[in-house]
Amino acid sequence: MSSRVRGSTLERKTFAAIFSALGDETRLEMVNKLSDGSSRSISELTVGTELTRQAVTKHLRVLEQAGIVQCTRSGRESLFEFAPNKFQDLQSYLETVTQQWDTQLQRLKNFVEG
Amino acid sequence: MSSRVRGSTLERKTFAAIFSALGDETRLEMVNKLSDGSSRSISELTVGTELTRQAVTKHLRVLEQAGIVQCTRSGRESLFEFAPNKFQDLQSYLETVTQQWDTQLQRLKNFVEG
DNA sequence: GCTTTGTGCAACTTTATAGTTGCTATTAAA
DNA sequence: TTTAATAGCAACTATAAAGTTGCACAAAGC
Repeated sequence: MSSRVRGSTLERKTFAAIFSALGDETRLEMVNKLSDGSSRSISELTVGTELTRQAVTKHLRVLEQAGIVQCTRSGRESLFEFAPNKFQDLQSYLETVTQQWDTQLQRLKNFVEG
Repeated sequence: MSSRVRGSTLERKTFAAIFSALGDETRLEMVNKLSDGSSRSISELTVGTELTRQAVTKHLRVLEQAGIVQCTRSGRESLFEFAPNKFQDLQSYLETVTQQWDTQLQRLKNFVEG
C-alpha cells in the first residue's frame, strides 16, 4: 500500500506532523499573529502570553519543523515569519479527502437508485 | 481579544482539537479508509493494523470527539463513518489565514512601491 | 443453553509534550 | 567597556497521550 495521499507528493507522516503542529491553541495563536505577514522576534512573540520565552521558543521550533513558519537570524534576534506553502498543502489534502467522499457517496447513491 | 477566528463561528480551541485529532498517522489512515463513504465496525477497522482493538477504539473516540467521524450502534457493532463537516470548517480556516496573509502582504507591497 | 463475536471499562506502563529554571554566549547600547 | 537585551542549551518536573492486558457484558449463531 502506498504511504502517499492522492493528489499530493507529501507523505502521510508529513501531513500528520503539520496537523500536529497546528493542534495546539498557543501555536494557532502564534500562526494567527504571524499571518499578518510581518516577521517578529521571539521576545515580541512572548509579550502578551502567559508563557516564558523558552516555552514560546519551543512552540516556534515545532512550527518551524513542520514548515509552517520560517526563521532567520538578524543580529541578536531570531525573526519568525509565516510560510503559507504547508497551509496550501493541507488545503489540497482536505480537498482530496472530501472530494473522494463526495465521489464515493454519489457512486453509492447511483447504485442504490438503480 | 476575541478567541474566535475570522470567518468562522468555531473557537480556536475547537480548531486546535480538530487539528490535533488529525495529527496522528494512524488516525489519518483511518480517515482515509472511511473517506470512501462506508461505515465500518471497530473490528473491521482493526484488521490490517498492527494495533489492538482497544488502541483502535481510542483513536476512533478521539476522531469522534473532534467531530471527524460519527458513531452509531447497530446490534453488537459500533459503526463509524466519515463526517465531512469539520473538514470543511478546516478548509475555511486555512483559507482565511492564507487570504489574510495575501492581503497584508499585498498591502505591504503597495506601501513599499507607493 | 453454550459458544463465538464485538464491544466497553479500568488499571497499568511507556513515551512524548508542555513548561519551568538556571546558566552561558552574543549583540547592541550606554 | 560595562551593561541591557536577545537568545540558545541542558536538566528537570508534570501532565497527556499511545498502547497494552485483563475482565465483564451483550448480541448472534450453533
